[in-house]
Amino acid sequence: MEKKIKIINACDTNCPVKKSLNILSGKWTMMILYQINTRTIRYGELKRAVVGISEKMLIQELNSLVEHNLVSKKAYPEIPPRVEYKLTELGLKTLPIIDQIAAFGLENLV
Amino acid sequence: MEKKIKIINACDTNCPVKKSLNILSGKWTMMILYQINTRTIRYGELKRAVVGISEKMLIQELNSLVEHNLVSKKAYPEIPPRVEYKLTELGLKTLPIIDQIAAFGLENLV
DNA sequence: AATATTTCTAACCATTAAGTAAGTACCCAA
DNA sequence: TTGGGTACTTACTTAATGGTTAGAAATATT
Repeated sequence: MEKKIKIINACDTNCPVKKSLNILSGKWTMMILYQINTRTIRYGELKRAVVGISEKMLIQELNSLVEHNLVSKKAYPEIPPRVEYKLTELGLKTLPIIDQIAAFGLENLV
Repeated sequence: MEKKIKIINACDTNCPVKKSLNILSGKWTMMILYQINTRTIRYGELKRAVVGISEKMLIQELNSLVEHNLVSKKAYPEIPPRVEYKLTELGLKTLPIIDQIAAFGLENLV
């Protein structure tokens, strides 16, 4: 049998929850990750998927996600432009979080 | 074999992720839930556990969590006052989310 | 009579996040 | 030459969040 001791550390700067939230908090962040999910998606598509987000916020969020290495971006030198986004290996690792959040909402919230 | 089709709906007002985040987003919210966890904890204890939070924010968050029925509060009519907080049944259901967030931070973030 | 304890409130200010609206760039098609 | 399509960018405004300080309440202790 496995011995499982739950030690709760104080939430200082090393708190793993705090470190994750530094990257993942924000009104739109997780919804964008949720929408990208396992697919490759163009900017315009994503904009339609995340209902209500402004162009400014979407790009701002995407840039931040790319910076944090959760999302990768590929721009094709075409006219009109085409830019594709998808989750990186690290970004894919956030999906279990988002699945839990979705499940919680689905099961418990009106 | 299980047939698993992943349908991704647009994130409008009915999006379960959005509904969950309405309650759970915020700089301190999840860290407070993380600290309360499965224990019963006094206000002062919690304040020490969530390093860096101000009294105003802590009470504001706790009130909001009580309002949303994630946390229950029991005040003893003593002097000096003693108030205990713990997660409700609904609040306990957020722990899987927070465990995922903690695990993500632990495994992937410096 | 002054001080400590604990939880919580209120007023005020600073900072940050988010929203709005307009504009840019490039080429193609009409 | 006007307009359409796509992916941004910029400047500005407003809303949300967070921080600071002071204080209240009631009793026990010094």
